[in-house]
Amino acid sequence: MTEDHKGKQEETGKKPSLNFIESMIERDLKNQLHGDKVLTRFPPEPNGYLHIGHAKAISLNFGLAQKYNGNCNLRFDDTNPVTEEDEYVQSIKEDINWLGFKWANEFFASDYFDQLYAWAVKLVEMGKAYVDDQSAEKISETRGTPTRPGIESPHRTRSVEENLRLLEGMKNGEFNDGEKVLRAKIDMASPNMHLRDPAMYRIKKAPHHRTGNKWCIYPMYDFAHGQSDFIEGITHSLCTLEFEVHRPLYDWFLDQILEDKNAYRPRQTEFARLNINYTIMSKRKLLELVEEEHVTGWDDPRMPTISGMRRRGYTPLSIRNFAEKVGIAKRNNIIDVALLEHSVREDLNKISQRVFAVLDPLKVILTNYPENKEEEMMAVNNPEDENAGKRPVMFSRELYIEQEDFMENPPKKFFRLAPGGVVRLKYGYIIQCNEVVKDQSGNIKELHCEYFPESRSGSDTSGIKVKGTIHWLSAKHAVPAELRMYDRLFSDEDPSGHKDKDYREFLNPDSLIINEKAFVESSLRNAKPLDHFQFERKGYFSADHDTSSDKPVFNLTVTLRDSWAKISG
RNA sequence: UGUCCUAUGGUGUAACUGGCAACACGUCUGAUUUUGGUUCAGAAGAGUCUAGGUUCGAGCCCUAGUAGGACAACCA
Repeated sequence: MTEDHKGKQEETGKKPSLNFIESMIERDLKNQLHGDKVLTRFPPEPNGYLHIGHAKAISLNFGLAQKYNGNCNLRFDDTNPVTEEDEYVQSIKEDINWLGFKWANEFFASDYFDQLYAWAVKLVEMGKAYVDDQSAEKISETRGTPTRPGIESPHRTRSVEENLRLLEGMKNGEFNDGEKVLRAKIDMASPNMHLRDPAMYRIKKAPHHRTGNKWCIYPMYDFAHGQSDFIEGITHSLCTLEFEVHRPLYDWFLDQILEDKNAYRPRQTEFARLNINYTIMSKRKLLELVEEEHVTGWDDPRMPTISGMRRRGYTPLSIRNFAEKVGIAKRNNIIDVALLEHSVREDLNKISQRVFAVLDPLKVILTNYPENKEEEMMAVNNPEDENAGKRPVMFSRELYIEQEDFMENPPKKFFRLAPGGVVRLKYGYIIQCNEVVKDQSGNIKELHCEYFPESRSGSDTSGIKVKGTIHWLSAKHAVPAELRMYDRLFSDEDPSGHKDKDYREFLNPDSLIINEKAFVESSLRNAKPLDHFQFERKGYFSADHDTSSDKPVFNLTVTLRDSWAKISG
């Protein structure tokens, strides 16, 4: 190594550590397996909304393409018309776009139906596929078990001519659903169940969201995926671990179809899917939550869907950073939600506008403050961003502070307001609590305090020392708002990990608490849906699409870290 | 009574076979702070599932075991 190189390496710090897929790609690039080409693909089935697990796969596939100067295709795996809908393809495209990725081409497996059918005919001609008349149940029975070989179908030895005729008949709608199925002729005794004459085509007399009524037979995933990769020239076909046992079949179909065994072929590589504690990632279960109305829809802010997280106030960057942080490996994992929350806070801290909001109001009357006086206090919009500027916040005689910022009998380490104590109103004055006014039942109704005129923020000559600073709102100027306070949807770390219990049993009854007694700064009347704010000392909130100037509505994205909560329990 | 995959601090990911293991999250100290936020400084926490083997030398290679996961839709 030259001095030059050494210097460069020292400048850039440590060698970047690669995950096993990056190592493979770099090895392939070095061996010029596909020249300098890197082409990946993200292949969602349009039968549901994308979730955070997909975000990991998206970041991987698109990220790899970016890193290695390649491209990534978006390919909808639409081989099962009964579960797939155009609504889903639209939402998927919107979500990927929102995450900030651009696909090189938009394809559909259904684009390849003609070619796939031609290949099926070819396999029949080669004697590698046959039409089976057995029912799905019968085929299932005769498939054997992982430890016991299957039994060959009586139709396995049909002549090529008959198979060809039958396949043609299937395609032409001469048979009903389930009456016939095209099977690959491989090995009923294979220890790999997927090689025991797997189905290639089944009859489904259902309209397809793109091909309409053109077809009544549809290829199975296994007969479509590898060939689709091949057609597009995909170099690295990445999928999750459960497809590992499908890889021999992926390769088998390619082996039959490829003329030149040494020519280009795509290769499947599997990585571990994302799991996060306190959440579920199964599309089927997420669909159930929507259909059974445990949530308000796919974009309910409690859902781990991209659209739900967007509405909750997550940013694209925070999700991409999260996907980066969880890493790529083959080991099953359960990521702590704390990492996700850290990722949003990290981004939101940098970009979000600070505002005052009082979630649980307690009235404070400044007895020595003139009745009709109002002042504009200048508040910093974002201490992390000098260019964010300042804004005026109205101050007056009657204020709201947080209920929890006052305690009649405070513990030792309580730095906020208490009888006879002082506290700084941020950007305002220091006040002292002189009287606690209660109603008949003994509940605290309001606080009578005095303010120190010479303690005004920025020109404080009072010399008074305070231990705490709290936020506040002028009662006269505060705007009532609806705050949707979200908590985790499930109360169990692994809701679907209990054999004897349904995941629904762990739904958290307090996952949404609507706060309608809160007040916010009047500037928030103008908040636009998806705008991000930090309600100082409370948390990050995002305006919901239900928000209006009459009634601002915000979703809690995530609370601020709260070390006081740890101390106070 | 099968095949395949995996096994590193609480969690997740690293470590180009060769300095009793690094980074992030989390946890705990302390400092700063007109957000009990942020930031900063620091600490605790694993001897790399077990047993053998190869080697001068193994978290990395081999064998066996153990544990976890995947596979028996005409789903993807």
